[in-house]
Amino acid sequence: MEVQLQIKMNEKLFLRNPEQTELGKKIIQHSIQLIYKNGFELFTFKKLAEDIGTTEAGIYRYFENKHRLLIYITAWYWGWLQYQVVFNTNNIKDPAVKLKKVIQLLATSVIDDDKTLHVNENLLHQIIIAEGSKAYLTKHVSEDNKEQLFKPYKDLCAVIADIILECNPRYKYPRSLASTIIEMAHFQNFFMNNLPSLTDFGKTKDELKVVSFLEDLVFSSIRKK
Amino acid sequence: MEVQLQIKMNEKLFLRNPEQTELGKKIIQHSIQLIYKNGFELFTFKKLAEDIGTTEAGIYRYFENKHRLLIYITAWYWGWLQYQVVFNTNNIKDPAVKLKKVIQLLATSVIDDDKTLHVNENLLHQIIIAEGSKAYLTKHVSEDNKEQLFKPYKDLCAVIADIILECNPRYKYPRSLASTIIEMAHFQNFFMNNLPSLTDFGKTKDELKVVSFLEDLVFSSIRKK
DNA sequence: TTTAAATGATAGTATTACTATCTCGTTAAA
DNA sequence: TTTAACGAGATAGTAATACTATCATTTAAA
Repeated sequence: MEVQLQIKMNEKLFLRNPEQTELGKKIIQHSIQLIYKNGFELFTFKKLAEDIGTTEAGIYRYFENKHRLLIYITAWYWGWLQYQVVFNTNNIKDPAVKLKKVIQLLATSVIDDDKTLHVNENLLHQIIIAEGSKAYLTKHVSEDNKEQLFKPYKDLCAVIADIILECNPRYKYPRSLASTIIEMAHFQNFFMNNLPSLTDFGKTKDELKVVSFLEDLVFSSIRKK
Repeated sequence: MEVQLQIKMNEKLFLRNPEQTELGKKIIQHSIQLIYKNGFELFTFKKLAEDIGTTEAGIYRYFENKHRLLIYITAWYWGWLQYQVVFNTNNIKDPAVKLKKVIQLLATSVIDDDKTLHVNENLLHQIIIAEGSKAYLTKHVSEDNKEQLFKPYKDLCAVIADIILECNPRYKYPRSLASTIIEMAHFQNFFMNNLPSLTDFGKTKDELKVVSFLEDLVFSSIRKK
């Protein structure tokens, strides 16, 4: 049986839905490759168009600008990750085991998911680590937020916060702890590989140590009294 | 008695030392104001030059490009903050009290320091919250890091890690916890004000709650067992 | 088969991110 | 006292970026 996975995206993120056309899917596919390769600052619609073999104007029919495209692919990632979380924690009763699963999903590399042909989740994960925060670290966050552009991130945060509360209903900071887990899963990975002295894993560069650190951090916070 | 504070900066950060000339100081002063006002993306040397009343070419004599200028002002901030930490924790014996002081310095607003006339530390603190990570989230982090451009950040992280070890010499992740404190002090503040549902402080928008969250997080981690 | 939607091709503009050069006024060493 | 070095102002120019607009052509749905 072949299953195809579609993440439903907020309509305000694009001008024309990239999931629905060949060119649209190529835009997503190639922008992931290009941003992964050159970083978001050096990424332009001109380069993307050349890479695909279309024209700049063609890309602008799908996305208003490159920042919207970045929000789109990060939103896609958070949507996909929430699916992974729900799928992988299904039937697990112990909330602590669930939470460990979540940390592992956030902090370790991802295998390319065959259910989504035009998206390479492994590259996407790397992009989120290095470029993810640029999606919201802008002067227009609040307006973007009003348009619900960050809903997938916030939904994921809420799901994790709920698991935290299952572990300890009296814990006072479930949402802040959830966003801390998400951000630190990525930042500690980035630091480990690029600014190693900001972490304790510079020598081995082992993702599993980030997992151990986060588990230690999270469970000592929510378990005490 | 009047004391003037000078932060010694890495020579590779600039082409000409901005601390040593009038124009240089104006560049720092006005770039802080402009980045605060418009955000880093919309900040250009042209606008800066107009704001100061000089020419674009004049700015380029001091800084290679706007990204280097961002690294400069963030590096300046971390240098200044380390001075604040050392100054404010001097004579405190109890490492836990020290650590609380550090969290407070990181997570709460800053009063403009009269010892540095051309730098408004309060605005700078806001800039670090919203733009700070852009200094290192680039494809050329590693090269920049080899030139020691991030030393002040790493030094501060090391100072905090040492205080953590004073609290509990057997704690396994002092550096990662230190960078987590630094980053989360800023991100939780940003989230609280711009994406409130990612935190538990959206209603009150009270910095002191970020402090409480961080204290709870940190001390439950290092104190357990 | 018609017709609308999607794409391709081309052109053009304002702004950004620089580089280069020449002048002029200060200052500080010869 | 001269002179040269330095900081700064003024002007010019270029390649790339971030778009917008228009028109022709192909493709796919009604």
